[in-house]
Amino acid sequence: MTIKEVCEKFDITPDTLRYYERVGVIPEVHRTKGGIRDYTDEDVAWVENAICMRNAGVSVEMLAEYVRLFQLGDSTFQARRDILAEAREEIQKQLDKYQVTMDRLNYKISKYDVALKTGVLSWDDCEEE
Amino acid sequence: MTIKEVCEKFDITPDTLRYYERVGVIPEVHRTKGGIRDYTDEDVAWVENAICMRNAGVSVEMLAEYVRLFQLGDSTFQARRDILAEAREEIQKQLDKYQVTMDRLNYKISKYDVALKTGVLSWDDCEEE
DNA sequence: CTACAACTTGGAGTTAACTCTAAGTCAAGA
DNA sequence: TCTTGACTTAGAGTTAACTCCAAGTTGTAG
Repeated sequence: MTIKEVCEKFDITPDTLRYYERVGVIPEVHRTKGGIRDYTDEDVAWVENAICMRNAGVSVEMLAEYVRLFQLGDSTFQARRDILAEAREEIQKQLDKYQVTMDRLNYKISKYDVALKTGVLSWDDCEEE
Repeated sequence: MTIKEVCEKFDITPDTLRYYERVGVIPEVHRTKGGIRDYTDEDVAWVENAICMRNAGVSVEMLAEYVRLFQLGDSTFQARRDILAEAREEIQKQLDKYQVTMDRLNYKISKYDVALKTGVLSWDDCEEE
């Protein structure tokens, strides 16, 4: 699979893919004799994983550390599990914050919906307006 | 309320608070005669709102636009509602992504838990390892 | 009144994560 | 073989959101 095909599959740029490889967010990708990247299914799976993790804000640094440990072999199971657990905690915290913000936004939007009918915007509790 | 007190209340730095004011993420804060910031309850409510929105990744630019419209008065109800709705959509998308990543992480971690007992790490489906 | 810590400003510096540029290499069609 | 477009690298540039700095001002404790 060429870099272009992988880019189209995941809607990212070649620059980002090469960057991910360079900083170790994914392992080194298989190449043709000429030195052109030729992604195997495994390479693509690593890309998919990286994008999924990045979508949830997992840092490039953490992903690279995971890949580094992965390449060290089976003796790093515990360390890898620890990283994943750390990522999960961060994501859960983020999820909670997002939920709080969603609640606040829903409340505010409902107030604006009333305001657009009555012409008056009013908050029940401690809001800024 | 002094800038220090507000910082302690929300666990942020004075630099961040001044930055928020400078770029319009919050309206101009009340001052003492000497020019020192003296946050009113309303100022503090704006800060709280800004932090909540930033926690969910709402951009500084979007928050500043909301404040700008707010200061233009009641004729901007619709525009303000639109911004909030846009923010809500972005947050919902992000929430969905986070959930997908959480599911993947939970799956991987459970595999590592098995591996730590059996010494063998195996994926049922299309994973990278 | 005098220290002196905490505040002020404008502007420069930092960080993470890309994103772009230049100069060169590879490969498929005429 | 030649052309042309996609690929390669190293390294520089960009962006958002802070974060720090220098130089000066305010206000409180002694």
